[in-house]
Amino acid sequence: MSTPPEVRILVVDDHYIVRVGLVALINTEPGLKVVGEADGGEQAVKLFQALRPDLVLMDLRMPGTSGHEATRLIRQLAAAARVLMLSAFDGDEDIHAALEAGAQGYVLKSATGEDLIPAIHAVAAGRRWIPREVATRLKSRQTYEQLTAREIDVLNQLARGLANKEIADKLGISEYTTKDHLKSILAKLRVADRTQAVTAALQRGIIRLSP
Amino acid sequence: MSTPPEVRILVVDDHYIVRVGLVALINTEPGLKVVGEADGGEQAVKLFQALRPDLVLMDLRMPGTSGHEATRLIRQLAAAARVLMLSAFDGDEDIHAALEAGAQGYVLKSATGEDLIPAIHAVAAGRRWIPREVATRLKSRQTYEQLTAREIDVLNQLARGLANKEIADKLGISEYTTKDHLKSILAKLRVADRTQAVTAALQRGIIRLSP
DNA sequence: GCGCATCCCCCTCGAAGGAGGGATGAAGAC
DNA sequence: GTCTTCATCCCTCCTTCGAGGGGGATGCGC
Repeated sequence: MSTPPEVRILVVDDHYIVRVGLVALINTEPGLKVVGEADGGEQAVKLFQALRPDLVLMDLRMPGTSGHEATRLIRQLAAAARVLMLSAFDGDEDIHAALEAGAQGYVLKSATGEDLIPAIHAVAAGRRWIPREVATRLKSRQTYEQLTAREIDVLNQLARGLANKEIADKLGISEYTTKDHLKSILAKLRVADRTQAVTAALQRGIIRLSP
Repeated sequence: MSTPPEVRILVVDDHYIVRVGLVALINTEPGLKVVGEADGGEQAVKLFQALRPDLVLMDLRMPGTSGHEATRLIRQLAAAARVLMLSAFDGDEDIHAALEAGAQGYVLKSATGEDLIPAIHAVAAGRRWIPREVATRLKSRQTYEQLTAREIDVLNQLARGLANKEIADKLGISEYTTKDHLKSILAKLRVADRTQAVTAALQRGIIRLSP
């Protein structure tokens, strides 16, 4: 009679305290074991190559290489890699980007042990794991159109408070073109003005505030 | 020869995982002990009354009663209460509000055990604990003026993307007065337009995005 | 061919923002 | 008591900017 093999886990989060919590939570669970910890995306990729864990528990928003970039890189190295994304945010765009990058699961940081442990087992076993509330957000996302790369460029400048002319200079286009992009942005996000566009984009996780 | 008495700690954070991390970190340290956990501000006040811990380790941003509200309430109950604020954010306003509410220390969530444990000992012993990078942010804050309550009302409506007339109706004042407040806001935050005002206020932690 | 992203231009009108001018009431200094 | 300060409120004039309505052009992928 053989015991089932342990699930070897790589924990990735930029906050030391969160890593301690995850490790404590996981290592008290029979059948699960943390084999490595990374404090950022670059280190996550390196440790993945060195350790080849059965599952990566990855924070989404980190300074430097983000969680979904790291996930993409890891899945290029090993298409069968299993990634469970962990995030404090439930913005539509965050969730979509995580799954797009190849994560098989998405768990919110407000999760308790009873939420997290089954998610780990499920993803390690090759199944997908999307909590109901997350799935709902993902569906609601489809109700508005996808922004183009250029529109997101403009949006980022908008969030810095630049005027149309300034954005035009920065992006090397004419003010007219900037206004055209802005028109598309307002239409796609279904908002009335630039301020609403910025707050809507921040809430949905399309852009972030630059420090 | 008597051993020094244990420091009894109440841990407050809305994220279960973070609480696990903090408890694991603290309980492995001799002389420190977690005697209670709260997942929000209301529960924190209740548990403080029941447990009378030597120190409260409090998350700043929580849904419902925030960390600084809870701190204020706790210090009304016991002026000698010791609170160490824990925050993921280093916005000037967050730091100032925490100290204003009566916290004796402020530690960032990116802190490691080596950062956190001395902070706990210091605050429990009645000393103040402000990391250098936090103190720097606090000083830079003094370089711009304090907003009035009404200006912050207007700012919150601005962040929702409302026009001056809409803000005026909402707050029950004339559009002219709204524009006056806006002028003060722009001057005090030293920005050129409403969009910059919103992003600046978000970065400094003066306002938050409403979900 | 088509669709789509990107780019450029014109016009119009209302909103935003910058400059003034005041009035009131509460708080604190003297 | 007065005087000052400050937050709050209201108003006018003026200029620029933002936003929405058109019209096109190019290049790319399918």
